[in-house]
Amino acid sequence: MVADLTSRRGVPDATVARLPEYLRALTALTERGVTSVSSEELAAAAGVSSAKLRKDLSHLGSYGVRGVGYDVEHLAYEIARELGLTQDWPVVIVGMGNLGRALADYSGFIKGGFRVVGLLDRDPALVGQDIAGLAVRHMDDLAAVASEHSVSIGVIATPAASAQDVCDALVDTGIRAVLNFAPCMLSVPDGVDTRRVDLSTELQILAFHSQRRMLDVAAEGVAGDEAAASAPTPVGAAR
Amino acid sequence: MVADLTSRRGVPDATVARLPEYLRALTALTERGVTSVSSEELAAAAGVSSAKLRKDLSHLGSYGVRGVGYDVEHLAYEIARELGLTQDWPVVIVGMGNLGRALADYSGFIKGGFRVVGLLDRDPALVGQDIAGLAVRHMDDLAAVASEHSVSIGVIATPAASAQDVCDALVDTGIRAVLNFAPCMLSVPDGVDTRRVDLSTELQILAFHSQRRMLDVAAEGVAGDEAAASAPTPVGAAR
DNA sequence: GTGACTTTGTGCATTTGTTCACGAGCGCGT
DNA sequence: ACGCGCTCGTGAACAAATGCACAAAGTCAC
Ligand SMILES: NC(=O)c1ccc[n+]([C@@H]2O[C@H](COP(=O)([O-])OP(=O)(O)OC[C@H]3O[C@@H](n4cnc5c(N)ncnc54)[C@H](O)[C@@H]3O)[C@@H](O)[C@H]2O)c1
Ligand SMILES: NC(=O)c1ccc[n+]([C@@H]2O[C@H](COP(=O)([O-])OP(=O)(O)OC[C@H]3O[C@@H](n4cnc5c(N)ncnc54)[C@H](O)[C@@H]3O)[C@@H](O)[C@H]2O)c1
Repeated sequence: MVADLTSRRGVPDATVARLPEYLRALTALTERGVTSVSSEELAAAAGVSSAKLRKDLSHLGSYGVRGVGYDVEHLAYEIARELGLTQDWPVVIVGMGNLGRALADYSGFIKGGFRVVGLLDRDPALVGQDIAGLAVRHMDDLAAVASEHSVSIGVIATPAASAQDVCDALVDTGIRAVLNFAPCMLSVPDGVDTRRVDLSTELQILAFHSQRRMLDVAAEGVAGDEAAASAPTPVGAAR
Repeated sequence: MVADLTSRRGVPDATVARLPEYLRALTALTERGVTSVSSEELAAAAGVSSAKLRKDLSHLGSYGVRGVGYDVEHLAYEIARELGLTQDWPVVIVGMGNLGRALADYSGFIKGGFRVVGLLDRDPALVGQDIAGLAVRHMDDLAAVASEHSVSIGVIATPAASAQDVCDALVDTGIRAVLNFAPCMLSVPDGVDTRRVDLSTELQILAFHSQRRMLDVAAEGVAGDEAAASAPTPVGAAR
């Protein structure tokens, strides 16, 4: 009934999180000259099951051809459009330390509409330095930089102690999407979206699984009997 | 009946992914001298709902006191133990480019048992250089470094083109947990766990939400004429 | 000791995500 | 033209995660 209007916003979060991977796989196929791909092949390339892939793609529309598969270029375009990569997303990076510098150099930005238009730091010694072809500006210039390029995404690469302040400043300039590399929570007003990337968190999750594997093996060695089959047959390894 | 034995292993993935954040929040509280905390407070500090927090913690055991809350130090210890942080996790980083250097310098490693014991690259110009107090070794020495320190986690910070080769080499030395910063899928044998961290993916997810917000606002502005709505008449863009 | 008050831990309903299985649509060979 | 084999799209079953609400279990004041 009302669902018709909301058809576009009805893309599940879990699906959105996988779209970038599909897009990357499609790009790789394009570079290898492949023009058509089946859900089975693409799913393998992206590390998911084919059923999941098809369900995901079905949320965007019907871009496949039954009996044939998907046109690589066309599907890539549709996913890019869904993700908003057909438009321009000017980005600023705040904090030009070790990490900020690496991020500024990262060429992966270019792929898909992201354009670094500002590098900021509060350290006077860094201001004016040239990094990846861009002059570092002082934090005080944030508002100027932001309005000059109508920046839409902010990246925080400062220590955790400064992250909330920096975030507040970004939000004040009208930025509504923040990617945070500092190991801390950010509180933001409604309508602002933040994501965090944290090395330490990832390592801890890996450690948990490693430990569990070790305990399982130990238990299995003692128990012995329960090892018989049970046949859960997990396919993918990464998780 | 079987559930008793597996009760410890039965920690849901979604819960595991949040434990590091709880631990971080608890550490912050300890530093501020707080010794006791309620689920409400801790949940706020970690950015989740208190019900979710309690359910998560209940999977580890009953470490709270009704009417009072949780003992900060004790809970932190229990979470750390569950994550395996009470033991040592020697780590190697492969690829000492911009990113690898930043990672090697990152002090967040130290927190919780992670110890960088090896920095590796295949570029002879880098081998022997001192980074963060460690001498860069050549890739050929990987097996030696790994067995010398019984390395359990490998971090890949090389370009995507080399990532699979590096991963294979890591797995060959017996490493069963890999953190991959290169923008590509890794295929690994069963029993090996991989996670990927990708800036570009995160930006794309942010872009999606930003775009949706913009479309929603636009749609809301036009709204009021819900009458004509039915399915086959999309407003702006094709579908 | 008792009762009022606080906060945990958890059963249950709801929502969200995944897997399965199969019908529908397409290209191709004959 | 027409069936045949292939692969998409999808509804229905299943599983996981979340949110809700409250009884159980503790503290504290007196
Ligand atoms: N280095 C890594 O590999 C890594 C990995 C994961 C997370 N992190 C996190 O990323 C952040 C940056 O790490 P880093 O190694 O680059 O640190 P760093 O100390 O080398 O650099 C921090 C930079 O931020 C600037 N800065 C500090 N406060 C500021 C403010 N209020 N406004 C503007 N600029 C400010 C400083 O001048 C400095 O240049 C830290 O929070 C760290 O925990 C780093
Ligand atoms: N720089 C970033 O901010 C950033 C962010 C996200 C992802 N990434 C990804 O991380 C990776 C590293 O980025 P970077 O900017 O540090 O690149 P870089 O080119 O500066 O460094 C790569 C290093 O890896 C080494 N290397 C290459 N092949 C190797 C092999 N087979 N064995 C051992 N060492 C090898 C090279 O000698 C070089 O020192 C890339 O895949 C990049 O896409 C980088």
